[in-house]
Parts: sequence; C-alpha cells; structure tokens
Amino acid sequence: MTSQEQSLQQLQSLGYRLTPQRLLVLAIVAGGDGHMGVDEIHRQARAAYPYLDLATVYRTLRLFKQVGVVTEVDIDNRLHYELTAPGEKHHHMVCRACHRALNLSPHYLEDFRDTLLREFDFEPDIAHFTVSGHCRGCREMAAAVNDQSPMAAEPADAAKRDY
Amino acid sequence: MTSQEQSLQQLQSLGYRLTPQRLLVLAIVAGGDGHMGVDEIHRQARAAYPYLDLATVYRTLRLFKQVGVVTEVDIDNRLHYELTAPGEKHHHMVCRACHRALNLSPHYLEDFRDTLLREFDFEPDIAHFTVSGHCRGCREMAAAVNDQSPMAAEPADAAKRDY
DNA sequence: TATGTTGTCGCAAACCTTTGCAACAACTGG
DNA sequence: CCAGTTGTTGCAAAGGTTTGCGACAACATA
Repeated sequence: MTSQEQSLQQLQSLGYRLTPQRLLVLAIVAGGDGHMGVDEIHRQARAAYPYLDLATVYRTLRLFKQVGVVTEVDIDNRLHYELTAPGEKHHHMVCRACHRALNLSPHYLEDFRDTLLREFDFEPDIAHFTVSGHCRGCREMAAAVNDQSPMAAEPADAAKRDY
Repeated sequence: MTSQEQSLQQLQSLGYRLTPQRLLVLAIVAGGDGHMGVDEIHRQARAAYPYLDLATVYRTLRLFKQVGVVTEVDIDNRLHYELTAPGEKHHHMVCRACHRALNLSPHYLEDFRDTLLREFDFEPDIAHFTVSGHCRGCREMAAAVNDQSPMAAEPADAAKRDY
C-alpha cells in the first residue's frame, strides 16, 4: 500500500469521504515536485475536472493538512502545499527577500519543542512550522550593497514605495 | 526622550515623514495594553480623526513593524500589534484553539537562532517570531474529553463542519 | 517664508482565503 | 441493491489585507 493509499484510508477511517475531488487534488500534489501554490494546484486540477471550484481546493488542502497528508508552507503570504513524505519530514525556512523555501530537519526543532512543552505545557504545532528570515544569498547581496556606499544607517535606500 | 519619541526620530532619520496619521496610530498602540487588532486600532483612530483610512492604518503598522516600533502577532489569521517595549522584548506562542497569545522570553530562541545562522547562514526574523500550538488549558480540556469516551483514534468527533 | 521634491494619504479595486447555503453524493444499514 | 444520513460540493458573497493612482502635504533648501 503506497503512502497515498494509506492517507486515503486514514481519511475514511476518520469519517471523511473519498470523493473524486479529493483524489484528484491528492494526485496533483503528489505529482508536483516540492511545494505548490494553491492556484497552480487548482489550474492543474481543472485540466482534469473543469468544474472543480477553488473553494473546494482550499477546503481539501486544509483537510489534508489537518490529517497530516500534506504540509502547509506560507510563502510571501500565500499558501503552498507539499506531500508530507513520511520518514523525510522537514520544516521550512522561508526567505523574506527571495521567497525561496529551504528545508530544515526536524532535528533542529526537537529541543525547542521539548522546552516549550516542559516549561509551559505548550505543544507547538511543529508539523507545519515555518521560520521566516533572510537566506545566505540575500544576506550577501545586502552586504555587498552596503559595502559600496559605506555610509551609516542606510537612510532610505530603495526607491521609497509605500509601506 | 521617551521611547516613542525615539521611534519617531528614527523614522525621520530613515527618510520617512512624521504625519498626523502616524502619530495618531502610534499613540493608540502605545495607549492600549497588549496587542490590538487592526480594526480596533482603526476604530479608536477614527474617533480622533474620522478621515483616517483603514489602508493607511495597515500601511502605518507595516512600516512601524519594519522599523521595529511595533511587534506583529498573527492571531487566528488576523494581524495584531503591540508596542515593542525596549528591554522587555518577547515573542509569542499563540494557541490555535483559544487564540490566546502567551509571551515567550527571547532567551528560549537564542540557541535556535544561533544554530540557523551558523549552520545555514539563515538569519531568522526573530523579532516577529510566533509559534502556534496548543496551550495548557486547551490541552487539558482535550484530554478530559478523551478520557470520557476512551475509544481509539477519536473518529470524527466534533460536529463535522466543513474543512 | 516661498518653493520644489518626493513621501504619504484616501479612495477604489484587487487579491487571497474563508464561509453560508442549498443541492448533491458517498457511505451505512437493512 | 435501496433508502436514509450526513459529509461535500459549487456558487456567490464576505472578510481581512494589499495595491495602483492622483491629489496632497511634510521636509529641505535657499
């Protein structure tokens, strides 16, 4: 039994129904490599079943996430999903600048989780954990820019768009 | 010079302008105790200056966040803001069940931050760090429910609303 | 204080995501 | 295999947040 079939059985055993829409969404997420945006999943799904509504895609993914079938990653305020590979679980570091998502081994979070649980009885939702920040590449780029014009405090550099 | 005045000067030194709208929003966030929802900030602000647009509130808070004047907390998919108290900085643990936000001392994140920086050259955006999970109270409540009906795997308990 | 530069505001519209609802369909028990 | 139960879908609309744009106003400079 593949892990997908397992997931489907699990859904059913929890009282959820196996619908064509769910099978389709699962197949697409499983088919893509890495995390996919909701709109892309929807687009691919509609190729096979044009009536599939975007709301259904959102609901399906939310359910899959809750059951653990997929992992949710928030990239630049947009939801992305990837199949939860059993045995290769990982968390994410998302760069605020280039919006790339880097994988992070669960190993790096175990201590943190244990601490919160022990100290505060707080069980962090580690499965869908994401840290945002700045990745190496973007940090180097920023450093290079600062070197070119070595003035203090970088006053209003980038074209001053609205904030 | 109060820390608010400092913040304002810092804004100015970065090339941003001091506008009545910004002063107003800052005063309101500083006046409230703890994190405030955007709509509440907007409501209070409009009491003093009825023309203030919601978009301006959002933009102002985003700017304040970026400059470090306020700390952003995402509570149940809604943005909240609180004044960044210098010397009393903290992060947040937000309960997915009761939506309460608990403070977390930076101390608990230092190791994690150092590790990411050392191992991956990834600088996490610690200042606005939030972990979601389940707090003590909600965990106890869930445990109690499970004790009452000690069947396996909790099959489709809660009224099956949409997911 | 007058003037120019450019950051900011209000407004309306867009964007992503969630939700209410009635029709529908997957599963269960007979 | 049929009927009943109830989880699910599509649709439309709402909700929270962001963005484009022209008018406006804050700051700097003289």
